[in-house]
Amino acid sequence: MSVITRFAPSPTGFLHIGGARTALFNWLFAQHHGGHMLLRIEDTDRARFTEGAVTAIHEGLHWLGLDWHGEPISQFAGAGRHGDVARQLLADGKAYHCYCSPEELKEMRAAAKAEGRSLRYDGRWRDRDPADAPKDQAPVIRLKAPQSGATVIQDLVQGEVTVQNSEMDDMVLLRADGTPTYMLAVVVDDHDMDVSHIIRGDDHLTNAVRQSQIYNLMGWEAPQVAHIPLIHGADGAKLSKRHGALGVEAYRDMGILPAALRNYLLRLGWSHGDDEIIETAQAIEWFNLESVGKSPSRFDIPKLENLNSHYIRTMAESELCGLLSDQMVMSMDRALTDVELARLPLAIGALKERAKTLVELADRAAFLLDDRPLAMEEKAAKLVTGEAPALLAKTHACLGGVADWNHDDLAAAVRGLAEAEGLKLGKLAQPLRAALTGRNASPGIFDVLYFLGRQESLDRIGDHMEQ
RNA sequence: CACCCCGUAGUCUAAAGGUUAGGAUGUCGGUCUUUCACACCGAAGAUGCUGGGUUCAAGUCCCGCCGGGGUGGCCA
Repeated sequence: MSVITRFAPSPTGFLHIGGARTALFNWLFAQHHGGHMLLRIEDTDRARFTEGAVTAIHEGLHWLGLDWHGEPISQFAGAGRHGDVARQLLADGKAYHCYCSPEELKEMRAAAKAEGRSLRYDGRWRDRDPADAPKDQAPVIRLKAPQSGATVIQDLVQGEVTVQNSEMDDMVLLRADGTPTYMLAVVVDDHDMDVSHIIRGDDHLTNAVRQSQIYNLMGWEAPQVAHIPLIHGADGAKLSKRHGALGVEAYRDMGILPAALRNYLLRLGWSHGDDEIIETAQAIEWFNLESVGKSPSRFDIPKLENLNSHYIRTMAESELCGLLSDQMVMSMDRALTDVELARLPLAIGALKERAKTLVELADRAAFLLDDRPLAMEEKAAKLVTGEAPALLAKTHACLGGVADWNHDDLAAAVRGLAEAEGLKLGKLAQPLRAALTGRNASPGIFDVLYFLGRQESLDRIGDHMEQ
């Protein structure tokens, strides 16, 4: 039997980072077993549904590089089928009509709470004569759940989980308005979609036990389940808006690479010995549910950035150049000229060692843009005062005589000048760096000269030298 | 309140019941160097939540306590 997993997010407006990890695990597991992952949108809550929210999930998954098999499935579209299953259960005597009004249930819970009893539905319509049904109250259909014994599920991550049936009440399957509840819809859909493995957040663990009751009563074979721990924020609390980045697009905007996020999310709660850098192909080969940890983990941006810098350094330079120019266009809010664009491939090797994110990379590359006179950072401005203008004038003259504008000849010229002036190279290099880049930190100074080319370099030096 | 799950350095984690609890990240220091970064070297950082028990031996198995999380809807 082939492995079929599914990712089933609610359309909340973005692909939540926790959902992204759930999707990743589902995808890796399916890939590992040569199966496939399906996508189902849990859109039965029509009041909150928007088409844009579905698009956001698609885009998030595409960006992360996680593809699904076939057309996305709308859970809402299956409402008719869900209703049929509920009615079948009813006909088989495995479910019953409950005529409690919402007010009555509310009172029941209030009374139970006051007396310190369980808040569960007390099953008052379970065995009552339907002839007692009030005329003015449309009924819901509740599952006639077992009342004694225990329900046990074998979870691939959590192990054996046992809940006494006395701890669970008769859940609503079909609402008074005829629409199915989530509990029913999930079970029917997973069954109809031939899902073999359900991998989801462990906030569904107790739901899984209740859902298994539906499988049992329908006589269906239940899929294997694996409930993975949730991701928490740096403070240990559940990830929420106040933790900042929530959706994967927020990480994209921070300049995080999909490969880095995949690697980070994978290692959060899953491990393979001491391995840290695990590329996707390797992850597919290694991934298993047994190695998923059971404790919740905290999201740590510095470690993500460390992984990101690794992927920036190791990815193909041509591809990185494309990402860099896109990022620069976004950061600078203008298109790049052909001259500027031509500098990117020259500088990318030196630049990529110095950035943890694409945003930082673009910032470090800003000096490659022709925006004279250069905006000077405070520390750089100080470097071009005092003796510097005179020194820069000599440098200008010296460099003007370099016939072949390449790294080695430029290095020889600048080193020669420093020696002639009786200066350490740094004394000359720092003002030069400031004049050329507007910063006090940059790639090697001979590289910078080379990237900018003769004319631009000399012009920038000219802006700061003694006339 | 009830039930379920979890608890190893700041963070992510490793270790069929068996050396000095390993690695990564972060932090600090150093080497290299024209700056920054990379790379490399080194350091600090864990009385394993806590208290019992089983065992020749417990991070690992059992029980209690504490702490965190989840669930307890005609939300998903």
